Amino acid sequence: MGIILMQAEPMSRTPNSQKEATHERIVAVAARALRRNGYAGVGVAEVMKEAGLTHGGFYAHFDSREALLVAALERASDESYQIVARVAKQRVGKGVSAFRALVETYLADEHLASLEIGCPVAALGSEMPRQSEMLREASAVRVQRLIASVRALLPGASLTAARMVASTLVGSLQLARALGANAEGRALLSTTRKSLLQQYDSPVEH
Amino acid sequence: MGIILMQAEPMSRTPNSQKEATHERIVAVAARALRRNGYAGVGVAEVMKEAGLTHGGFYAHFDSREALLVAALERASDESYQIVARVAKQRVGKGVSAFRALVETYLADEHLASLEIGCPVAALGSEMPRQSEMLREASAVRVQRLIASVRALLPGASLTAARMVASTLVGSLQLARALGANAEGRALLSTTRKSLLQQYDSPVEH
DNA sequence: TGTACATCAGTGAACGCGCGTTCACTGATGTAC
DNA sequence: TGTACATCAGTGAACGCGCGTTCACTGATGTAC
Repeated sequence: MGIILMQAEPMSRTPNSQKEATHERIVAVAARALRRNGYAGVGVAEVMKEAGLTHGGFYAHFDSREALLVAALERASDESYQIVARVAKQRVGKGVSAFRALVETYLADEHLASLEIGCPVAALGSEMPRQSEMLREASAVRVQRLIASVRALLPGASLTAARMVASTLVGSLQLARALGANAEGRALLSTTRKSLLQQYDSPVEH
Repeated sequence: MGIILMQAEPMSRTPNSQKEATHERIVAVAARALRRNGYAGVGVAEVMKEAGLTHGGFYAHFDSREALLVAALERASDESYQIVARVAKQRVGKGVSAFRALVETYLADEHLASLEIGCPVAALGSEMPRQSEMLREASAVRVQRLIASVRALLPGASLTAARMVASTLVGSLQLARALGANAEGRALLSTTRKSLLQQYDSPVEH
């Protein structure tokens, strides 16, 4: 009876922790690679190598490359929120509005040149409709969360305004990146930050 | 002397027209495939097949797949402008503002499900920074043209407003597509259209 | 405490496949005489 | 008008390469006795 129970739920605590640590490492590497290289640019062999492993072991951790991409998308999303939340908390502590902190973090100049740190919706937006159903569903969830997060930080918290702001954040970051990490790209980011704050950051401008 | 001149510029008028017609066909097919499938989804063999040819002949028309992608991006851009311009002209003739015609055409529900007709900047935005330098330069030009086109149709014609509107158009179309060709996607498009017109279409709301 | 054994995370060679590119060839077209 | 020839757009087989996936194996770890 005790033996049967152990078979029914084998190794659920400590023995898995080594493997789970490796799993986490693979997902973390893939989450960065996904934003840097896009869906098509995430290769099983390259991810495993960057995680310090050989590619053969991959299928002990994931059913397929697809499954890795889903996990990587979720991880990238979580990382991005944590960064925004951390910076926002710091700045709100200094008297800055939460909305201003969001806008200035999301559209920071640092995101112009490096794709792998920022929001995955901005890094992958145009590719999302072309993925498998599994990935499209995961992508839709990420878009909904982005809109909800914006709404939570927005004075008034209107859904319409949150949709507009989320669209503008994603679009402007992409256009700025497409213009390049130069004066043109920075100018677009800068004017977008100002305009968004003028329009929506009520305590300061209104 | 006459012979030398003919060698220096051979077959520049009629004899090329058959080949040029084929060339046009390949570019047109690629322009649709590029928006439908993304940069990575444009295959030489598939494009040639869709153009009614075999893949071997491709290199008589282009130096490389890269060169095709550049031509396809330009073509896609031109097609998109022609569609917007045509619809806008029709609607302006019926008393609608040019800006409203732009917004309602760019964010039409038809663009939700089918990627291959609309604006290439919206269809490819997040992939642009990852391409070769040749393609990045071509992409930057397309983004600049998009902003300039918006500006030309915008009451007041401010550069800042044009940047904001272009970002919002691109971002909202992408988010709507990522949400799916369903009620959610349509709702996002619909509220974006209304908000943009309220904010920027001066004769009606202001 | 020590030995034998089972488990299993990770290794590395191999596979099938699709892709971009090359190249010798074909066959239609147009020109020279 | 007719024949011989040159041109060249397009064909189709072949290439090398990278990728996702599979699988027999290794070697470290932990448990049973």
